[in-house]
Order: sequence, then C-alpha cells, then structure tokens
Amino acid sequence: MTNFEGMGSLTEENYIKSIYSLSLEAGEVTVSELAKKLNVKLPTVNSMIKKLAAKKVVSYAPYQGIKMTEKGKKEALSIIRKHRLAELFLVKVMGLGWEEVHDIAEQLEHVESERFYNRIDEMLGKPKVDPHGEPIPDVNGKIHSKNRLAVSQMKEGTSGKISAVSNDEKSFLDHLNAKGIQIGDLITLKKRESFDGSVLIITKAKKETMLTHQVAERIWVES
Amino acid sequence: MTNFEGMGSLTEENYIKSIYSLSLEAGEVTVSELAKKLNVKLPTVNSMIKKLAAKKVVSYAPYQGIKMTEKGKKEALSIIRKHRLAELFLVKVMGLGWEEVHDIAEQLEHVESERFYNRIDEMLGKPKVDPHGEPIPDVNGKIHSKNRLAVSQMKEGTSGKISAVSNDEKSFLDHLNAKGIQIGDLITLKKRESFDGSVLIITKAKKETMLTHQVAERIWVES
DNA sequence: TTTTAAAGTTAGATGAGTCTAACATTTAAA
DNA sequence: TTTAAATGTTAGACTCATCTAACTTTAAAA
Ligand SMILES: [Mn+2]
Ligand SMILES: [Mn+2]
Ligand SMILES: [Mn+2]
Ligand SMILES: [Mn+2]
Repeated sequence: MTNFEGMGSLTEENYIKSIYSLSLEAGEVTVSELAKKLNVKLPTVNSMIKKLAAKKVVSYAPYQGIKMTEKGKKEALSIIRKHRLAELFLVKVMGLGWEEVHDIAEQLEHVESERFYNRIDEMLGKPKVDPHGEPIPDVNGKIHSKNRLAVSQMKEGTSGKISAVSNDEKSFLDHLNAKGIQIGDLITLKKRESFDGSVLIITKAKKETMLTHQVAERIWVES
Repeated sequence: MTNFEGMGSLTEENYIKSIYSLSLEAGEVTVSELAKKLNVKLPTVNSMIKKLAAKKVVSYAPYQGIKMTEKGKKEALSIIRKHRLAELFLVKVMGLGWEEVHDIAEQLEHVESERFYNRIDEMLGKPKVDPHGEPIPDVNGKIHSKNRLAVSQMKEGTSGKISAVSNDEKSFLDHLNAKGIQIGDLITLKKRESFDGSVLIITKAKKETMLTHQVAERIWVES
C-alpha cells in the first residue's frame, strides 16, 4: 500500500485540493480557512503545511499566508481532473443524478491508475465540462474557463443560460432539482430584492421562482 | 473521512479479505500465512488479529489458528462482491483487458457507495461470474460455485472447457494471453509429464502448448 | 497607543498501523 | 525424549494524522 513515487497520501491530496480551491478566491490561503474547510483544528493544518512546504507543494513562512507552488498547482489540477471526469462518467455512463455523484467522486479521485482515467476520458470523448458546469482540466492541467456571471449579479430584465453551479453538495443540488433548475436552462432575472438580495427569476418552464442570495450567488450564467 | 458504522478501515478490509481467502484452502488460518500474504511481519498480524477478534470478525485464542466468524464471512463476501463486480465492469463496460483489472479493483472494492455498486450490478445484468471465471457473491453473500477441476488434474486424453483461473495477477494473465488461453476455451490434455508435472494441451486453435505445473494448477475446467 | 481579540505556533498526547528485538510455545528432528 | 527449528507473542519504538493546552504574533478596538 505504498504511495506513488513523489505523490502524496490520500490526506495530502485532500489538503492540496482544498488549498488550491481556496487560493482561487484569495490567492493566499490562511491556516484557519483551511482548518474550517477540512474540519480539523489549527495545529493539525499547521503541521501538515510544514510537511507540504518541505515537499515544495506550497510555500510558506510562519504567520504568513500559504501559497501553492507550480508543482502544487499541477498536483491539484490532476486530482480535480480525476474528480470531474469521475463525476461526468457517473452521470453519462452510469446514469446517476448530478446530485449524487460528488461524494462518490471524492473517493474515485484518489484511485491510482492511468489506464482507468484514460479510458473514462476516451469514453466521454475528452470532455471539457463536468455535470455541474465546471471545467475539466486536460492532461496537462490546462483549463478552458468561460466568462461567467452569478445570477445574483445579473441586471434586472436580462437573460442568461445557466452554465455552472459552484457547489456540488447534494443538499444544494436537491434544492435546485426541486425548483427544476438545470445546467443549460435559459433564465430571465425579473426582480432583485435589495433588502435581502433574493431574486425572482423566470425559468425555462416560464415559471417564476424565488432564489435566496445564497442560492443565486452559486449559480452561474454565461456572459 | 470517518468510517462507516460498524465497518472497518481499508486496512481491516484487506485483512478480512485475506483471512477469508486463506480460510477457503485450510479452514484455519495461521498468523504466518497471513503475514506472508499481506507482506507484513508477524507481530503486525498478531496485533491486528486481536483487534479483529475484539470486533468479532474472527475468533482466536493465542497459539491457535484464526477462524472467521459469520460476521467476518459476511464482510469478506461483501468486499469480494465489490471487487469482482468492479473487475467485470472494467472489462465489459470500460473495455479493459482481464489482465489489467485486478489492481484497479483492489482500489475500487473499498469505495463506499451502495448506489455505485447497485448501478454496476444493474448495468451488468446481475452477473454471476467475474472476468477470471470466479463467482460473484450476490447481495446476501450467496455464491454459485461450479464444480471445477484443475488442468493439472485432468486425465490424459480428456477435454474440458476452461471456466476460471485462480490467480488474477497481471504477470500470470499476460502469460496466458501470450499462449492464447482464455475463459471458455475448450482444451484437451494430451500428455502429462510425471517428472515435473508439466502438461501438454491442445488449445482451441488446435495448437499444442506446454504448461508448467504451476500454471496448470491455476487453470480450472468445468467438470 | 495601549489593550484586547483573533489567528498562528509549539509542545506534548493519542490511536492506527507498522517495525525490530527479545522471549515463549509448539512442532519436527535427532 | 531431548534438542532444535519454526511459529507465535510481548514490549517498546516509529510515522502519520489528529487532538488539547499553553504560548506568541498580528490585527483590530478602544
Ligand atoms: Mn464534485
Ligand atoms: Mn463537479
Ligand atoms: Mn481480482
Ligand atoms: Mn477476478
């Protein structure tokens, strides 16, 4: 059960993925952000960061933020690639719903087998987008990311095609399923309430639906 | 990353699987057999056995052999089911060769998801046999095992259909691939050398091939 | 600018899974 | 039936990933 030459343990892989996704928002990642995301305490993160820094996956100096190195980004993108390929495979080939694939992909992303992922990639025709609209990095870690605008940022009266959701937890996607919202749907923003940031949209099925700000900011339309 | 209620860690699952398969040969399993199979030292096995005994997965008294409990057998069969379903899926749905699926299945068997395995089972039509001819336990752990005879035990002049191989390591299966031997092939045993136990068989393609005893005893024909 | 709160670090402990070295028991040979 | 070899067990140590408690540094308030 020895790990791959130069590759990290399952735990390390999860740290790398989390650091990467947090760094997309802020550039520098803090120890406490990471601790919250991974559900561990601060000292746990602190000691793991030292290990990752020793492996040149992140750069770090005490009391400073955590930054990914190029090596770290490559590893992160490779794991994200596997995660998203797995999700799409589970939906397209195995017929699972977009709301139930994330938890399985969290496990499959750690499977170590070039062959396995190459076959998935081929069977899906080298896809560029996962079931939640998120881009799938290619084998070299390159991402084709489209310009996107959160539904919470749309101007009243404008329309847009839903291109992605920035959360793939089951509870959130169950909520969207209940409202009949899917990737690819054309929606129109009818009204935004300035009080709480909730929005009223007109869905594909010409139905009016209200979305809270928390929901609207996690749905992206093409721009 | 907490483990399933009552279910074991990845390490425990690997012990359970190994104990089960060794117990099929001998009933009682020894500490040293297990240590050899798992590539760990005797004291490592000793302490893990105590843990498994505490969990009622095996029964054990010092210096006595290790026996699986009913609970342990159930767990073992559930893991074996997942392993074999995964192997067949990799071959039938994903187009991989029978020689390359075992290592991937070793990882997939630990995936925790009813949905995942139910879909695989459905897509394959609730299959009974894996790509190596080994029976796939059903959800209740029931196995339909056919009567089998090792090629090394066949009488000279008799024929039989290859129904399984009792080893799914890549090196062994590469060897069979090179000799053009597959599950389902009808073969005839032409001669057995009493000196070294090697056998001469006539394959489906009417070609004569020599198999060493080590190989012949790992290939089963229906009887 | 002092004080306080938040964030980060160090020290030391724990459980899982592994190891080596030393000792005990069982089995096989002499 | 004594001796030697093989097998099994105990004790103690190590790494990994985690924790709590105590201390330090930085950032925010007063
Ligand atoms: Mn996901
Ligand atoms: Mn996704
Ligand atoms: Mn196998
Ligand atoms: Mn098999």
